[in-house]
Amino acid sequence: MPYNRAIRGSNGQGPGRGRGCGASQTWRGKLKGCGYRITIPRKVILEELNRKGGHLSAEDIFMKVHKVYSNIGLTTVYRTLELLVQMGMVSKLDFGDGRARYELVKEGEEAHHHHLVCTKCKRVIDYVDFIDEEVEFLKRAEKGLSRKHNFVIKGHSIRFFGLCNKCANKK
Amino acid sequence: MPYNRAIRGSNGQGPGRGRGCGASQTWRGKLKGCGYRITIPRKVILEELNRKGGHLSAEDIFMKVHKVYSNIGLTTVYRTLELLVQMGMVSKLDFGDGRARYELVKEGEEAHHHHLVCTKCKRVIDYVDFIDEEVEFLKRAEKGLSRKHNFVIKGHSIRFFGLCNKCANKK
DNA sequence: GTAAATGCAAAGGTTTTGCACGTTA
DNA sequence: TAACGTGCAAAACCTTTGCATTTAC
Repeated sequence: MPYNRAIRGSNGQGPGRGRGCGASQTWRGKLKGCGYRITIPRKVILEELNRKGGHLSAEDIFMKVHKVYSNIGLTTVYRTLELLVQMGMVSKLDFGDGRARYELVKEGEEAHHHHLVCTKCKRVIDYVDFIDEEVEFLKRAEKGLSRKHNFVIKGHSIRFFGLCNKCANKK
Repeated sequence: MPYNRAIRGSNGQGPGRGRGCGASQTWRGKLKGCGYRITIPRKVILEELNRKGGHLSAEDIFMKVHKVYSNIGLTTVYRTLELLVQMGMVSKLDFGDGRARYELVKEGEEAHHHHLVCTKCKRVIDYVDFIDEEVEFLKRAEKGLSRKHNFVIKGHSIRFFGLCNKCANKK
């Protein structure tokens, strides 16, 4: 097996290569730190992800990257994304439209955000206006859940569904 | 077109038949109120959904229902579920394992709950232990989001991800 | 040079669609 | 008896896998 490939739905972390091996700040450093190679596909995919306006599907990324590196294959996009997800550099999102979306995990300000999904046009807006209550609520919830259900909480996801500006006005 | 079929990813509500036409308390009444017929597939699928231990995939439901009504087709299960989702009687859930899960929308006590998803074994636990803070937090969040992003909030979903009891102990 | 990474083609799995045949009201 | 609803088979769609080839180190 060329490198860690996750079974669909598994987190597929291989020994010594998953989350936690890439302490560097740069993506190059992170990849190298985990024993992965720096390649053109990885470079251009990360550059695309780094662009503003996230929530791209694998095919979105493939098409955009194809313009600058026409040799790219969709398979590589999937494999690269999966690798980055497992390294914790990318989040795999899902807005209920049957295809996964991906976004770069940012540090600091933008790190913590959730999404508003328009159920009609599928537009997704980042929701960053957090209030202290959320942090407090989540902290308590996690503590309670860990205790009651013996569950080790690793993360959470909050999505709001509704109608965006445009769709709400269209009757 | 026999009846409203949603395009993948659309909510596909037809005129006068979507959410809001089924004021009755019984599923029979709701279907009839929306102009839909009472059929054996719909009956047995709803009975299955009404059973405890939700989060069933279309195929889960198909297999369970098949035992009591062997004539059922998987297509009908999908179409029925889609219909019920659009009528607001069923929630379509997604825990990131590539297949949708469905659960009956309950009224009252059980109405409001979220999920704990084990990222390893995919087990899902209902999380019903709500604290006042959550309600407060969500209320404010929704208000803020509506104003700032001009978004009509219809619902939300909170998921916690982590490791369940068993998986956490398996190192 | 050697193992890792890629690209293509093919397969896999879930969900949707077309259409002729049943069923409900 | 007219629509509505169903079942089957086939298609569509996203994602994964096998394998020969290329590439990074």
